[in-house]
Amino acid sequence: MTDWRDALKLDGDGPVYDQIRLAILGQIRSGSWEPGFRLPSEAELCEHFGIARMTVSRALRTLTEDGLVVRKRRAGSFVAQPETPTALLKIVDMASAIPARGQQYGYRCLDSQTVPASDEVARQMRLLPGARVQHIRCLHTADGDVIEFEERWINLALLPDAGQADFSGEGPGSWLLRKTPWTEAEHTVSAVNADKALANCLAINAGAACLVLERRTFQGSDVVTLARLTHPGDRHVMSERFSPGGLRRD
Amino acid sequence: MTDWRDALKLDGDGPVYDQIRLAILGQIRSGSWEPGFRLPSEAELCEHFGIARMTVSRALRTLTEDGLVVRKRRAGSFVAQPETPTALLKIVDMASAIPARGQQYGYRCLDSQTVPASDEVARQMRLLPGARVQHIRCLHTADGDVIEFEERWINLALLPDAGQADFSGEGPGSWLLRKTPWTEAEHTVSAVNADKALANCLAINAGAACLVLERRTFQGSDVVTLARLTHPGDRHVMSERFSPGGLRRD
DNA sequence: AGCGCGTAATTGTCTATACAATAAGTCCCG
DNA sequence: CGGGACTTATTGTATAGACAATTACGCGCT
Repeated sequence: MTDWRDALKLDGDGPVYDQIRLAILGQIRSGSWEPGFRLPSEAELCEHFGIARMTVSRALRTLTEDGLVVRKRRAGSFVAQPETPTALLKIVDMASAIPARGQQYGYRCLDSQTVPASDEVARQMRLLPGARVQHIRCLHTADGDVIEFEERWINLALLPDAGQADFSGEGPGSWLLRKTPWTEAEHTVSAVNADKALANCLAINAGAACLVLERRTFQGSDVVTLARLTHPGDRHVMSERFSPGGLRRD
Repeated sequence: MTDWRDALKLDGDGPVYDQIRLAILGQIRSGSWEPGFRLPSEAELCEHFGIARMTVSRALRTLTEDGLVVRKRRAGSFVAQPETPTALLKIVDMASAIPARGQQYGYRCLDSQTVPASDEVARQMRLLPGARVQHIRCLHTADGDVIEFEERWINLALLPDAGQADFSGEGPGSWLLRKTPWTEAEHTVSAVNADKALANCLAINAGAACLVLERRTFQGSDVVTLARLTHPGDRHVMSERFSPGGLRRD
């Protein structure tokens, strides 16, 4: 019951509310406090750190605004269930996006192999060429139409489990979402003409325009995974909605 | 000196700090308080509303976190200069994005006409078909290469000035940024094969894959402008970087 | 066992006050 | 006129205390 007391320490640098925020953030980022974990109450934190409740409250409120913590009166504060964050990203997680649009989701794994990283992949994943990565290729369908061809590389140094994982029934996207936390991601979107192999996979004509979304997911400065998601240009779009300065409410 | 006192009112609904936030937000959104305007100090607001400073402080801190206000000790609080918000959007404003990459920016207006909205445009802009819109087509270049073909429609009911504006030297993007505030925007990205006319504009082969970004900009529920930005797929990509839950710091 | 109800734990908001940090303005002196 | 030292307006952080709102939980009754 008091194990968190050993882990939570202030580093004596910067405002107190921020030190507390960082201390808690550390527990969440490291995975020690998993989604659903109940944080110590404000009163307990006040007593532990010897500070006023408003200060603790501010730290927790900030974490809540960042979506890392959910709070409920009388019940307590809990580590939030991770959510797919931005509109663009939501489209990426096909397994949940397609049912949300009322279509029938389908998935098929083409192959999954442990291979040495090519120069190109090594560069993008910030690995040495030849480092071992898990390479997966699979298809996502909506109402029977192929809507995404996914090519995925997973850093085995960070996630050795991926070598043994079975991707025949579950896409690497959801598998990773379950397995590992991430701190940052990067999207790059571009357009290419389909070559013959790709055209075959997506059931389109060779040369047709395709929308390519590449996504790198980071843990700190390490790349956990690289995904290249290719969509038939005429059959798929991605959108996002936002406000100036990232306003949340109205 | 006391004109703001007449404008700032609480609506008696919800937490006080939020009512204050909304009252100030209203002034900024409506344009009464322009970028650079100096807000009343915390002390003045306390006195005006008859509340504690912590409460005012919280309202202002929230606005600061949303990027609408900048605060400086001893100097005061000011309405922030608007900034292009997301990474994706930054790429859109070619006039500022290209110099930032160290390339030579070029712009050429092809034509600018007042026309009745086509059914398709009317639908996207939430107008009645035939409503008058300003239609502009222009090109953006980097180091001499055409990097974007811009097709733009401006709602003349909201911005009658656009009919007289001179777009031969300034792109509609920067003109709009100067002229009008916006409350929300929406991006849709897709891929198409270039037809002959487009291929000609962009100096690429017919059939080459192009990346198309469509952007609708809103004032409340009205569409101010619709932009269709087409880029050669092999010559341009867009990227963004983000964190889970939109975390700001580390 | 199930149901209703009061209790209390926990978060949410607000106040009043205090001191620290920053930096714009002012004044004095050379 | 310039530059350095002092003053002070303004924000930033923190405290201690108070009350409100929500609701999980346990207890007692049937």
